[in-house]
Amino acid sequence: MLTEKELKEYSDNARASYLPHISIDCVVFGFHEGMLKVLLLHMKNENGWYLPGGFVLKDEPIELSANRILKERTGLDEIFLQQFHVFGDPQRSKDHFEMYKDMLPRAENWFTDRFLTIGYYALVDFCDAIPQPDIFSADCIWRDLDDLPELKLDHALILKTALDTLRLQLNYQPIGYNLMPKEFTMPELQKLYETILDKKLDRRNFQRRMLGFGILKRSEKPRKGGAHKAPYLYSFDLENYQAALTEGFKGGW
Amino acid sequence: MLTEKELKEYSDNARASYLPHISIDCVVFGFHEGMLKVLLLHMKNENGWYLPGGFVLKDEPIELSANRILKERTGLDEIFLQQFHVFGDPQRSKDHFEMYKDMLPRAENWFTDRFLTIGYYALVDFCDAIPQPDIFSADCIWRDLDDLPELKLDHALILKTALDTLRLQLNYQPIGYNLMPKEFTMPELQKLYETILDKKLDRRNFQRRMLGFGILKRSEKPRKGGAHKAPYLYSFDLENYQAALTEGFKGGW
DNA sequence: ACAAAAGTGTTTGATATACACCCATGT
DNA sequence: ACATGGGTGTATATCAAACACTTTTGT
Repeated sequence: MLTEKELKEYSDNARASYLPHISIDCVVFGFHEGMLKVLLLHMKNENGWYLPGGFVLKDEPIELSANRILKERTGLDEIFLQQFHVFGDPQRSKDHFEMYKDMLPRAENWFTDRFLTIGYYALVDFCDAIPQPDIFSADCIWRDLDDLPELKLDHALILKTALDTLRLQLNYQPIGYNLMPKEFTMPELQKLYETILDKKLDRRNFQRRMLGFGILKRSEKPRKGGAHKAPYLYSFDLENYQAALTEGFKGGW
Repeated sequence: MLTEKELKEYSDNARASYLPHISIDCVVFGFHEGMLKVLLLHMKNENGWYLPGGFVLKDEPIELSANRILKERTGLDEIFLQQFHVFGDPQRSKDHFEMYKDMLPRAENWFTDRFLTIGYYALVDFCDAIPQPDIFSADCIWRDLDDLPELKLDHALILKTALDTLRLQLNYQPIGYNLMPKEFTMPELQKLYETILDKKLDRRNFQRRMLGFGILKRSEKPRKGGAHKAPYLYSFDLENYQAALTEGFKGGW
């Protein structure tokens, strides 16, 4: 539980270090055992959950802020982070006004100012990320996307928007590099797509299409040990992957 | 030419009214005589040009801010405005620091603070818009996209990003409602697409595809008076158009 | 031997591209 | 009459969807 004194201290520190009225919220997607997960924080002194977020240092490029926040929460660095929307409704943080209203006068509490938040989403390998709570939180854990708890503020909207954006991106950008382990099988990659899109895809057509993008390299050795026929292992061809990221897939016109 | 006194006054007013460190810049595209135009401002006391921009009132939703700014610059209201990116490099406004450095101390000049800017783009009917300069500007005029003057700050980057976004959107969203007059011919609409994409399209295939989207209504009467065969007039089917805006065109997966 | 996972086709329909022809109108 | 802009149609290639068969491996 946060004391008034601590809150005041955090508030003063934040005011001194960060740009006012601007925050960053990260929707960190992970993938594990066929389930899409998202990283959520649970506050010490209340019930709801939050997306991991943070603020922009007074002289810090926002892309760095987003990366810093992601790193602080997952230990991961150099991850594809996609800015997707700014949420700027003045009413979006009224939960906060309520929550802190008896602790510290509004004027003294930096955190109850109005904030615009810049939404970023990240796709990370579930296994590499080590969730770390921040100073306000009791927990930082992966939650299943289809079993979400109640989210505070407008974080449900932010999450939904991120997911919609991700699904759109899927149509003209490669996805998976940060979500999959170094090597993976085609069915595993397919499972990722199916999970994100929440629909079944045809095994054979998926494979053909995926290979057609030219962003995969097939390893010599198939995965051994498993039951049934041994699947081939693939990894992303980083060069082509990056190119596809910038250029996109299907032209259209 | 802006006097120091005026600047101080504007600065103090702005500080009192707007959120600090946050601005909005609008890339307003218009279409006229087969040319894509963009609305630019020319400052009184310097050479470069700017995108029309503004600030967010302390209690104003950012979508309203963008609309307000657009309205102040063009007189147009209820226009499709698309938020497309936040530009948050701390160095992005160093032009401003230079420009004002001899006029007013940094601490007193609100406009030389660091600003993140939220980029919006709008597509408007060239004929309906009446360019209005703001208090800092001598001129607000349409400039041809392929004959751009030097842009200040990072506004060239913002403009380029807007154009890239627009071209991407073209692949899965209808475009044109705000750029075209109420009624237009198919060749006219095609010209718009060709101009945005900067490439020639096949007349017949364009028509088939466009009609396939089901967002156009054909008027009874063809356009009379012109030379050669009278073309049909079309208008957008607003209902389907809106639906296509939210749902997008070609599914992908 | 067989069930289940995975690799590799083939057939079919839709969609895009390229191209040809016809119609109307002012000079 | 003819050049030009504009409407409509058709053959072809390309791609996506649906579906079948074969191979491997643990039980």
